[in-house]
Amino acid sequence: MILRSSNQPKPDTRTSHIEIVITRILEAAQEEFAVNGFAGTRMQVIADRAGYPKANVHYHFKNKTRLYLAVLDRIVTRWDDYLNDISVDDDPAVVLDTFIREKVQFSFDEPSASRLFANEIIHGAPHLRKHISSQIRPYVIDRVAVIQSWIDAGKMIAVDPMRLIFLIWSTTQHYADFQSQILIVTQQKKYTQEYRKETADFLSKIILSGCGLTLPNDA
Amino acid sequence: MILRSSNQPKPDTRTSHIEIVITRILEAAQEEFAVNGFAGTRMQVIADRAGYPKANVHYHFKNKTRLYLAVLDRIVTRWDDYLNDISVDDDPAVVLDTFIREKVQFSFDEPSASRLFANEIIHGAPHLRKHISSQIRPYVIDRVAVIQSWIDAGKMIAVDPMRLIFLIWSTTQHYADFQSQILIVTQQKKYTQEYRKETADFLSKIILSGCGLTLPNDA
DNA sequence: CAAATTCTTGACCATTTGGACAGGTTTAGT
DNA sequence: ACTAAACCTGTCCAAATGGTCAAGAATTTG
Repeated sequence: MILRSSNQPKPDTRTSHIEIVITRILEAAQEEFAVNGFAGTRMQVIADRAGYPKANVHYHFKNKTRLYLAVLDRIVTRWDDYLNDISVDDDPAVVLDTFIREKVQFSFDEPSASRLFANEIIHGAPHLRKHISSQIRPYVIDRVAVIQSWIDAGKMIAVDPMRLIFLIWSTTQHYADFQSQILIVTQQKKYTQEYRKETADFLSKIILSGCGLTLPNDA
Repeated sequence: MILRSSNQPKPDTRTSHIEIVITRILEAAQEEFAVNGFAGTRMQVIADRAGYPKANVHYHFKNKTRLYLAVLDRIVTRWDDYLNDISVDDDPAVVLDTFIREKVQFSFDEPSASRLFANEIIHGAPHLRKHISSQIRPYVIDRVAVIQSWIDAGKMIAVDPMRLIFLIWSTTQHYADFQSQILIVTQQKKYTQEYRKETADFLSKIILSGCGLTLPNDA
C-alpha cells in the first residue's frame, strides 16, 4: 500500500488538493476525448493518464457522460473568454484583424479543445444544442448586427455578415482540427512559431482584403 | 424461414446482386461511421440499417476495421473524382470559382462523406496517412505551383498558395462538418436550395476578392 | 480527540459487442 | 444434372469495459 503521506503535509497552495485532482482528471479526459471521441475513449486510460485508479475517477464524476459534459463545459467556458465585445464605432479592419488573430491563437494554443468541440458538432452536437442556441446564436446575431451597420455605413463592402463569421471560424479552426493533414502536406513535425505567425498574417490579409478593408497602419 | 426466391428470378440489372448487397452495406456503414465515429458504431446497427443479418456483413467484410477502410476508400475515390485539373494558361478567377463551387457542392451533396473524412483527420488520420502523403500532398503541390505561376505573372495578388487551398477546403467543408451548428444558428431545419446557392456565391465572391480577382463576366 | 464526513482504491460484476462457426441455400461451371 | 464454390444466417462466446461496492485512509468538524 503506497501512501503519499509524506508528500504534502499541508496544502499551502490556494488551489485545494481536490481541485488539483479534478483538474488533472479533466485535462486527461479532454486529451483522450479529443483524440478518440466519446465512445472510443476508455475510462481506464483517462485514469491512467491522470495518475489515479479508475474508481477514483468514478468517484469524482458519477459516470462517463458526466465526465464528458464536465470537459465540454470547461472548454466552452474558456472559449467564451475569448469572445470580445465589438461596437459600431470600432474600425472594422481592426476588429476583424483582432478577431481573426485571437481565433488563430486559440486553435494553435488549445488544439485538443478545438478538436473536441468540432467532434461534438460533427456528431450532431447532442450535448451542445442548448449552448449553441442560448449562447452562440445570440453572440452571432450580435456581431452580425454590428457588421451590417458597418456595411450600411459604407465602411466595408457588402458581404453576408453571418457567413463571414462562419468563414473566420472555419479557416481558423481548420489549423487545429485538420492539423494532422496539414502537417503531412507541409511536411512538418509540428507547427513552428513562424508558421503560426504567417498563418495569422495570411488569414487576416486575405479576409480583410475580401471585405475591401485594410489595416490603418498598412502602406 | 423466409425465402426471397420469388423476388428476382434473374438479375437483369448490370449491377450484380452481390454488388447491390455490398453497396447497401457500405452506404449504411458510411452513415453510421459518420455520425458515431468508428468506436461508436455498432456492427449490428449497420447490419440492421442495410437490412441484413450481422453475420452477413461479417462475411463480406472480414471485420469492422476492413469495413471502415472500405468505406473510407470509397469516399476517397469519389473525392478524387472531384479533383479537376488546372493549367497555367487558365484564368485564375474562373478556375478558383469553379473549384470553390465544386467543393461547396460536394459538401452539401455528401455531408456524411465529408464528416467521416473530417472525423478521420481530427483523430490523427490513422488510416489516411498514406493517402494524404501519396495522393493529397502531390495534388496540393501541383496546384500550388500553378497558383504561384499566376502570381508571378501578375494575374493575382501574392498570397500563399497552399494556405489559399487550405482556406478553400476549410470554408467549404465547414458547411458539412458543422452543419448542426449552422442550422441551429440560422434556425433552419435543413439547408435550402437558396441557402446553398447563396453560400457558393458568397464564398466565391469573398475569396476571389481576397485574391484581387474578378470573374470575366462581372460588371 | 472522537466522530463524522469525505476521499481513495482493489476487487468484482453485468452487459455489451465484435466476431467465430457450422450448417444450409443459391449460383456458376462443365 | 451434378458438383464445387460462393453466399447467407442463427447461435454462441470470449474479451472488453463501464460501473459498483465495501473497506480503509485522510481530513474536517464539534
